Amino acid sequence: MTQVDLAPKSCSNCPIRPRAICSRCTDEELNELDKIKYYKTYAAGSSVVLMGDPMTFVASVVAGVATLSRSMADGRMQMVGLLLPSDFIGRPGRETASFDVTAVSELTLCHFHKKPFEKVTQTTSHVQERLIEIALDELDAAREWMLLLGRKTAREKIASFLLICARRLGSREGEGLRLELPLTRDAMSDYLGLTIETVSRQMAALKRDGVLVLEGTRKITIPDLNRLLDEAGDDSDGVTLA
Amino acid sequence: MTQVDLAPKSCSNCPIRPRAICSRCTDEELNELDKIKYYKTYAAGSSVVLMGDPMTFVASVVAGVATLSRSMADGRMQMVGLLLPSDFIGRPGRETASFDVTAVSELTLCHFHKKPFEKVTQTTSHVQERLIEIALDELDAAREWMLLLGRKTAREKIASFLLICARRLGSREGEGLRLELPLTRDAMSDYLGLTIETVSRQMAALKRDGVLVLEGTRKITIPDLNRLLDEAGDDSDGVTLA
DNA sequence: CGGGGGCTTGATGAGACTCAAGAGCGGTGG
DNA sequence: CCACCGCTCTTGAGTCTCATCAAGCCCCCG
Repeated sequence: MTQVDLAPKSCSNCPIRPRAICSRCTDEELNELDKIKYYKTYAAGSSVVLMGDPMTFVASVVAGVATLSRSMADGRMQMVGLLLPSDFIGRPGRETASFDVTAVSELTLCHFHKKPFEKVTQTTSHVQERLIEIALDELDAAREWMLLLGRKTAREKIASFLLICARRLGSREGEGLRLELPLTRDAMSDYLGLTIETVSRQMAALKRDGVLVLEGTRKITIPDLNRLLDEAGDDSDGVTLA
Repeated sequence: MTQVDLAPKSCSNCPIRPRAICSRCTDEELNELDKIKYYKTYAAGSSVVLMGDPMTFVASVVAGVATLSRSMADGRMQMVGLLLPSDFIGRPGRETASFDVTAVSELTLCHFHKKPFEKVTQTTSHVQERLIEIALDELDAAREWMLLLGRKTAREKIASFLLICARRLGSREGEGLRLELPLTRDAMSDYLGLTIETVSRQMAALKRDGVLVLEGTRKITIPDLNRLLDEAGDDSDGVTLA
């Protein structure tokens, strides 16, 4: 539980500027946002909001990992989004949360009070434009995920998940790729619509088949990215590492 | 193949105004949109756009039903959206289509050339606001659907689908509810992440159990909506007919 | 050393898929 | 008018994937 001071003091040294809601803002607009923002840190495992809660803020993930999920009355649950740094939480114009948001690791958020934020979006087209882009990107991602949930096999699901992680978290290692999984096996199963046992078995199978190398349970190396791409079952047209 | 003239001549008598992209527009703004719009009708079964195609337009569904889907190299496919009248197709700021759009019934679209449409959104905050709302609504719907695809049983999937249809297409019939399904069994299976056989069997089971009454294959009556709600497995908090 | 959390492994079974055949129904043409 | 066709849908039998239930392992920490 390393307590690091992740909260930047001002927007000028903010690590997520390039991708965040404020990426296009002028200095002046940033000042506006600066007035209504506040940072807050959540412990790993803690809940940020629960479905049905009144939503008084929107926020950007500054550091750490959070999940967006929905559960059924009998306890079945499905993760519907993975929130990494620069991702946006909340929706202007809605009073209550439609999903649960949970901190998976220690999590730092840059909050904006909702009311004043809505005022800013109405007057600042830079923010509004970026908001549309973010929403549409998430929509594409959600739909891509629907294909995974509806039609892919367990092995393909795991491979697809690893690819997503590789794209956003991986670093080159020789001709392969190295990354640390942001989720436990349990969270992975929630994300992929599987059980933890199936996740474990398929990870073992991919390891056995040489698609990946495990070091502990979280650190993995992918010797051949194209091999993994095949396993994911996607049309491999133009899919590359960012 | 009844060829009806569904295309309104102008926005003033447009059936989808209240929900469409232009719902908040002033008369003046409507005139702007009017200049760049054109209607077009597609035959049932025909393709509107294919994934990867250059997207030169955006559009609203005026009449009929279309589907948004994605398929894998080996033919598996998953529908990721159902487009009913007033729904929006396309995304400003993207060059190529990310999904296939197919007309399921005869379909009339209100098209806007993309370039000029983008110019309008940049200057007309009414359109931009509505676009955000629509995108976020679809995102919510997509995430709801992820729960269905990842965690629900075949029976629950069918019940959930019928509920969605009932909400948007149903009409009261005594104390029950009557509707005509907008999709074939085959399209239903694509939507629900099932096979056509499973859809057929579960429809038969729901009929056998008295949850619904079938008249032919498309016309159904739901005697007791709460019964159907139970079958769908949703938290039934506050779910009502629109 | 004991305990707990996260993970793995094994045995079993259920739910959904696959393959295959046939029923219902509207259209077409002899 | 009826036979035939094509299409959608239904039904049945067998199979397979993944969920469930149940131990047990590994590793860290007290």
